[in-house]
Amino acid sequence: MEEGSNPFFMQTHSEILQNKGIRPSVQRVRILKFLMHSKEHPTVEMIFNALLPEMPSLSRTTVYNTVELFKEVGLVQVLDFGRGVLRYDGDLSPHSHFECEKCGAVYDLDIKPQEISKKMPRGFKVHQTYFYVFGLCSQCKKNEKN
Amino acid sequence: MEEGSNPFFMQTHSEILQNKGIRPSVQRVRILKFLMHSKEHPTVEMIFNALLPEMPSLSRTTVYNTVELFKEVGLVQVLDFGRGVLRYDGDLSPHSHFECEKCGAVYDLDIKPQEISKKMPRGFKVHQTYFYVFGLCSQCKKNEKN
DNA sequence: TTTAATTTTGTAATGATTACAAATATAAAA
DNA sequence: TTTTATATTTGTAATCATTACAAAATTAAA
Repeated sequence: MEEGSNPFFMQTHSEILQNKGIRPSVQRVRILKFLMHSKEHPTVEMIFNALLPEMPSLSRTTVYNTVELFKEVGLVQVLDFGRGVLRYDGDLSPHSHFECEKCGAVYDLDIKPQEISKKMPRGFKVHQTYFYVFGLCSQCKKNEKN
Repeated sequence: MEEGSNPFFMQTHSEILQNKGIRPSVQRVRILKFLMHSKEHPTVEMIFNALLPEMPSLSRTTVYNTVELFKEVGLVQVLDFGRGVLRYDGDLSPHSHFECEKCGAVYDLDIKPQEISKKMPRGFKVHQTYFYVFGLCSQCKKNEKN
């Protein structure tokens, strides 16, 4: 990560939490670290399974609580691809998402959704914008031809 | 509806179903009719409650089955605003959606999501694109100021 | 320390959706 | 028609992610 694009440059994960007014408990720091380094837009289950080996007492409920807390203070973006499971993205820079309908992988797209939200009806206030693309990733598209 | 914009111009709802290879049962015709005339992007529950008075034997399961069938043959678009309930849109023209975070109403936006999907990684195949905007509708924005 | 407040944890509820099988309705064959 | 086969509808039971809740554990404050 380069300096310019990282709003949290030079801060520890603990400091990031403190700056948001959140007590940096062990669980919260680990979950934040995981979210900020993950590229896979993990679900609660994925976070839970990834951290369980290093913190055997971790509870699924803690992950749910934490992820909800992070959402409220703007430390994660919640993604809903309509699969009945929510995914979480620690990358807060403006971008969009692609989900492969075959393998389920989620890719980042360099498309800024907020730039699209022109043409809003008069008087409306925009808080959030999401742009989702579904299809086949290059690997699955290649495999399909065989 | 003007002729040019309606791909089903001059067809009865029954004929629309037949053209898709679906037997036009009473339930299916009613549900399709409701979906195509509704502007509120109804949930299964809303469809069920709206039709129950005129068809007291209607089952929620039938609505679920039918809506799933319609999705598969492309008679409805499924919308997921991340509220744990799916909404259905019988308007198949390219457009986007706005959900008011206060009152929950869903509005159509005159933004064509597929035009946005440039900049796709090489080799990817796009099947579907969704653009969701969240915020306050003009009424709720007005009320908030008081 | 002792006390108070916060956080974590496990279990139990919730609620939309799906699975499934029996009942009903429709179409095809005789 | 009647009979038979097929498709559809219905109601109930299961599923499963998420939420509610209260007890246990941890941390901070007095």
